[in-house]
Amino acid sequence: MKIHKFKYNERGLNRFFGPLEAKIMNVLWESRDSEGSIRDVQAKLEKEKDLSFNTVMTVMNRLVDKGFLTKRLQGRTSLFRPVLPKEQFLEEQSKELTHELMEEFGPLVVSHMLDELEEADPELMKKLEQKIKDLKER
Amino acid sequence: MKIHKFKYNERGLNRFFGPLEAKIMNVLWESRDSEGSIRDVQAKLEKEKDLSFNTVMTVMNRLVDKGFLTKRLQGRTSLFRPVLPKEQFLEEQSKELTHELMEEFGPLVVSHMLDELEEADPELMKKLEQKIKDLKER
DNA sequence: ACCTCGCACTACCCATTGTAGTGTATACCA
DNA sequence: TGGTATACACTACAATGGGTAGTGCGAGGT
Repeated sequence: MKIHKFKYNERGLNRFFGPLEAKIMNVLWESRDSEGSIRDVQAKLEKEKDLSFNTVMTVMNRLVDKGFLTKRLQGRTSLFRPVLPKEQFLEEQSKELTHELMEEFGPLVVSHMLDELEEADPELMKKLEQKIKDLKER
Repeated sequence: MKIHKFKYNERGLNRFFGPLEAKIMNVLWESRDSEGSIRDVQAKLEKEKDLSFNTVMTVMNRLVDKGFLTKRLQGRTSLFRPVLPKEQFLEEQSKELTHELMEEFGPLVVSHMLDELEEADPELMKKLEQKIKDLKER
């Protein structure tokens, strides 16, 4: 399944997921081999906040249903793993979002982006110029 | 109040509003003087679909609560008007969204945007060059 | 005095997300 | 052999956002 909304008012993964979903994704992404059981995840989350095993399980299974995690059995415990590594997930989301934005607003977005760059990142501006030059040559 | 999500899977105003909300905003924005009563809006919507007066009223009042419409009394009927004209609303949303995107993803977004431009729009490329020139002069 | 219109208030449905109880199968241990 | 713990499924419930509408009240005209 796909992400279907981007939240203005949140930060990071919370822009794409519910708060608990986001924490769970993050625990898995940050964990040694990007794989973990419900117990594992619960244990790591417990440092901030007590959560029932079942709560964590329900949300993790929903993440599987939504296509963000896969589940495999090892013995009698299920191991969960993100379908995409974090980098790739964010890469894809930013791409998709940029695409939608360009489709919806085109020039407006380009101009806003340049305004942003101007203030924020003259370095990037240079790269941008370069890229434009490259493009022009073809 | 503020928009708080942008929906990937919708188009136009439906990216920001629920479907009925979007239709209502649109009716008002497209109407002669950007103002209308519940009855007016209901009448225009009725061409597609029958809706109870109360349904339309509820959603319009919610839009007032959310800060997208204002309401004023004329005699005993209320007239509703978008707080911002459509152009400005879209301008602001695209700006805000671009800002959030840049904040969240920075360079990634710029690069995605360039990829988009490359495929899509020589017209935009020109504007972009121009804009860069302008910026460079300051 | 009554009827209609416009509006407020309230309620209900559905989907999403966080939360967790209850039930069931397995497995381990005394 | 039977009790206890583990892992999981199934189900439920609350809160929120959005679509839908019923009921009821007040103000105007007749």
